Amino acid sequence: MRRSMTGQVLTGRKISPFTPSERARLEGAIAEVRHVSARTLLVRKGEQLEHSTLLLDGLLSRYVDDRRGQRQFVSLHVAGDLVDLHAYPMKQLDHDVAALSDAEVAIMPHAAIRAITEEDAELARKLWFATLLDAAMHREWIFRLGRLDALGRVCHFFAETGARLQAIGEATTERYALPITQSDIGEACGLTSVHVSRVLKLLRDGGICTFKDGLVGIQDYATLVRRGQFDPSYLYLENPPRLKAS
Amino acid sequence: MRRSMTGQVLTGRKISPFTPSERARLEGAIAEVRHVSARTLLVRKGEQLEHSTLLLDGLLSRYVDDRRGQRQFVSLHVAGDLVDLHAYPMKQLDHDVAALSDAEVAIMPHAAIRAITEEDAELARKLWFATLLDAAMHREWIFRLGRLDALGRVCHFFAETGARLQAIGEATTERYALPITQSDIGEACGLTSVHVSRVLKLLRDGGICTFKDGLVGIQDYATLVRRGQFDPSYLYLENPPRLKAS
DNA sequence: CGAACGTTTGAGATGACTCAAGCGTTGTGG
DNA sequence: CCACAACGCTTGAGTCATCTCAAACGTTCG
Repeated sequence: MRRSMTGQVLTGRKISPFTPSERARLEGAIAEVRHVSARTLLVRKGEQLEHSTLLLDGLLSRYVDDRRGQRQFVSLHVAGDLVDLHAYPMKQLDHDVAALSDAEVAIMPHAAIRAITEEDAELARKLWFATLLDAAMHREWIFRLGRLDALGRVCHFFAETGARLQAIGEATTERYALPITQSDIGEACGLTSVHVSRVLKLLRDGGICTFKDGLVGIQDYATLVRRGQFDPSYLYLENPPRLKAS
Repeated sequence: MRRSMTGQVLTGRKISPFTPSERARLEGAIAEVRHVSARTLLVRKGEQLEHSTLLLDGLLSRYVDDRRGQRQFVSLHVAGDLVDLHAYPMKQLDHDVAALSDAEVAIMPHAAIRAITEEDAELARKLWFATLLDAAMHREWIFRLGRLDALGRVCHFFAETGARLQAIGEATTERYALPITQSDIGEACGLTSVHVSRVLKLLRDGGICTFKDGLVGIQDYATLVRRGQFDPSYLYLENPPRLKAS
């Protein structure tokens, strides 16, 4: 399953795609490839960082815990994502990063990134863009949490995650692997795991989609998208998922 | 009330502060200063943009509307903020930008920004950092919406906004001007205006803080911060607001 | 075999929403 | 200059969504 190095770095975007030589440049910045076990902490909030991480395979999450130990995901990452590139300008992170599944990550020392950005303003701009995609997803999560009900949030979450996995060839509009638990979905959508279970039952009984054993199956994509008010434009995808002409 | 050009660009940050010559450089990128009336739309979602905006005075909001016309703020901007710098790498925005109060904005053409970033990698990195501050605030809003109840959200919102205004010398821990309506607070916090009114009554009766005629008065800062689980570290402030040693 | 975990379901509590009415202020046109 | 509309805020009553607490079940893993 392991994919070749940076062949996949942020594929499928219509803006600022990397050229082959830029990919080679980025690949050259990789100091080490590391295997990470599921449910392992990669970066702790506040830690001083000397490198950033490129996710080669698997699923990572970024989250903050509140005072009572409740967790809120602020993002989820798939293969090809520059997970914590913002640690380069920021030096430290305001959240934790952890593996949801077994994962393969590439370590990119900040010194190497600095060298790249100083020599190649265009590539620097593309890396900047990559962090802005992150911000765009954050905004969509704000919308999801602020304006959608539980069912809508889960629909939006499934639609977004599916679209991102489609962009790297790991999903179809019918199904994709999402090896996480219902509690994780709750932590992403601001819901309790109990309520996620109920929402999933509604989605199942309504013939919209299923989630079982880390596998998402989508029966009625149009309804999923409508209930989640999902519009993929913020992902800046080259080939966004489309509804069939009806 | 009008402050001098870019004298205030992102003041008070402990990371990546601009040097005087960098400020001059940025000021040189300003093509025009424009006055904007309260409740005016500056940028519409999807519009192709040739410039970014620096807010010199006043209050701007960025928001998305859902299908039923419900609005969700994704951020709020104060003087000194580079409001839509991300439009430079992204070309277009996935949200609207509008003035909440009368405002003064400086227009920075993307061509000028491009020139700066190509000639000065260090300044480019600092501009990058500025957009990452935005992302950090987005994450905090995700937390606010996902894990806090209505009272906590409003406390967090008042605490964050106060801290940001303090950084530019427009707030104390006791009071600050926030010329917006209760509906606006609702749109920022994912609540209805009716419920905001009730929450404000609770805060007032509880001796925590008041909000009247666009003026926030804070009587019990410690409780405000605790109820809102506010920790200002994500703002990367040079002089973060502190609780008095107790 | 037992413990831990993820999931399901029920019952009841509660927080936030909707709908509605009323009030004060501001702005505007007759 | 008054009348009225628009707006922002408040409060009440009733509804609904989501949470909490609790029990039970299957699977995995040691």
